[in-house]
Amino acid sequence: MNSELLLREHDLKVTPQRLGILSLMKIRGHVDVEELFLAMKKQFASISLATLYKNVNAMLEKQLITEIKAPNFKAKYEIVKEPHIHLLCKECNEFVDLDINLETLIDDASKKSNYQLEESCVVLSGLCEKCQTK
Amino acid sequence: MNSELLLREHDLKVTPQRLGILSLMKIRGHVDVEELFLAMKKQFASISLATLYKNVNAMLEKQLITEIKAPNFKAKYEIVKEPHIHLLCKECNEFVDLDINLETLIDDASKKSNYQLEESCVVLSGLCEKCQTK
DNA sequence: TTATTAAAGGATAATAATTATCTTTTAAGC
DNA sequence: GCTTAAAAGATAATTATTATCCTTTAATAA
Repeated sequence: MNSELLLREHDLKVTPQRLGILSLMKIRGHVDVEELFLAMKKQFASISLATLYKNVNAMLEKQLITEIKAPNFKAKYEIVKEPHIHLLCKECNEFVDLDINLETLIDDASKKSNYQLEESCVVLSGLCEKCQTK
Repeated sequence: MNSELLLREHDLKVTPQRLGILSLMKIRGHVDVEELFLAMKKQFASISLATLYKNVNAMLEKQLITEIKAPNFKAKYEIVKEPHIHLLCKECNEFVDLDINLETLIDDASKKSNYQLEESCVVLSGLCEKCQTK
């Protein structure tokens, strides 16, 4: 989906900086604030870290993006999609998404616990295919 | 399991501070460093925050405890057990464990992705039974 | 278009969380 | 009881994040 529309639908003003952030997230998938800062500086020489934090927080509040936190890693952000699994390779430090449907798991958990569950943060970590053979 | 043995088995020196930390984790389940600090000060008036951070890190390295990170929360720690689900209530901010076996999920994820998976951090959040009716 | 205005951006200070450093104390093995 | 390496405690340093304040800009309506 077009980033401009995405912003408008979430009641966020369209700015070049925000379009840049979304574009990076679309290309890279999972990004942290520092990565974002370094990449954004190439397009917006004078961008401030504060702007990135403010925008990330605004997009989180409007549920346009989600935060993924995992042991030993800085918070990562990605554009919202269906509940899914994040795979993390401890060797190359890459995050990727795995599209296994988590509905069943969430439903089971909900029934067993009587919780009304809304969000998931599922990170499985280990070694990716490449790093296993090193 | 007895905390003294637990420490020895993980090649960690037995100290009163460490026994205190484990005791608190056993009683409370999920704790963060600040909680730990406040609670420990009652037993060890002069305990230093640095001691807590150092011990938590040492126990993490030796895999005696694990770290649970979730959006909007400070890192929580608990004694290692089988892979399981953490439920988080956004209203009362309580973490609890749910014993649903995650083996199948992890195996599926492993097969689909060819990752060699070792660790899981699974947090589902929403409203607990009590907080739904408020 | 242009004028208006609330919101966003940028610079930087302040705060919070965590790690590093150094000295003193203590657990573990002889 | 000694000895010694590791742990504790105090505190400085670092890192991550938020707050503040002033300037600039996107959205809207004349």
